[in-house]
Amino acid sequence: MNFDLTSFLPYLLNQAAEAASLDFQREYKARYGMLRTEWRVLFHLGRYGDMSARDIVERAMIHKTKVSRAVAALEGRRFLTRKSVEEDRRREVLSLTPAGREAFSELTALAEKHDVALMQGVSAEDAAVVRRVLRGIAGL
Amino acid sequence: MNFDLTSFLPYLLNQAAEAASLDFQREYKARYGMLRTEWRVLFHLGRYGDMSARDIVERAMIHKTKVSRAVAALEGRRFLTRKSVEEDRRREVLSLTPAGREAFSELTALAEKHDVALMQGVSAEDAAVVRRVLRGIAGL
DNA sequence: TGATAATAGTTGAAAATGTAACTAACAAGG
DNA sequence: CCTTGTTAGTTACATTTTCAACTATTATCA
Repeated sequence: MNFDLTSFLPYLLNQAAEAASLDFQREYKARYGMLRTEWRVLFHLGRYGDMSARDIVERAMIHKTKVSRAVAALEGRRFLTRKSVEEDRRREVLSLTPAGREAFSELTALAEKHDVALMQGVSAEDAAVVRRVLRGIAGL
Repeated sequence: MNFDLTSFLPYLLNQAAEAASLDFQREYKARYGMLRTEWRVLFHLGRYGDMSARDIVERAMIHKTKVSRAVAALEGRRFLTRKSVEEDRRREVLSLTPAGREAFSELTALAEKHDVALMQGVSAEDAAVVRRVLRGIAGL
């Protein structure tokens, strides 16, 4: 029997994902008391502009209850505001406040540095292969 | 600003890991009411033979409280038994029962199939690159 | 129109996880 | 031996996540 755990892809992916997130997570947790979902919501708004919770759910593939709670937390920290939409009063458009935008750009800079560090020692070609395959698996 | 979320490696890894685990997770959850840590503990014992909880903690890099609870759950389902070690009565050697071994081989077969499916459409060379890079990131 | 279904988002309870403190057994140095 | 430290494993508690039910609003179509 030759089936090794370290070649089982779901396992490998999980371990790698955990290892890769650890340092960065520590950072946004310590500096902003932020949870992963909160950072992701912040990122989506910062990077792709104002949108509703539903849009974030779809784009980020995060469950709506998680998004709902993340939005509430970010609102509490004054990182974003809501504005209910005229045409459809079920929806609310979310926008980052100046403080939210600042946190976003600080964290983005950190993320970029982090990303480079992770791929140091990996050739550009290999890195490209990895990203392409992962995108495929993730369905992106 | 050109920093895209889908090229940020921790994010990509997490999404891919989640997507990759989903189907398989559904399987062991539905068929055995098993949690991920439980499946991993089962796998370690089935693949690498009897060992103590501490050994699993080290090899699988799972926190000891998770292992402790997984062992208790697997014991409750009669998938493993404990036997305290003569020379060091703090330790207990864990062994799979026949039922545990059967679950192990069924799940392993499933895992193999699953692994192949994930990498279908990816060339053997690319798959090798991915596994190598992921092992590096995961620190394996 | 008006009944039924669908959608955006929230909430509460249950399950799972993480963290820290704990028990019990061994180790080592005086 | 006996104090102090270390290790294996468990337990308690706080935080997060998940799941299902819920409100409010809009869409569908007979």
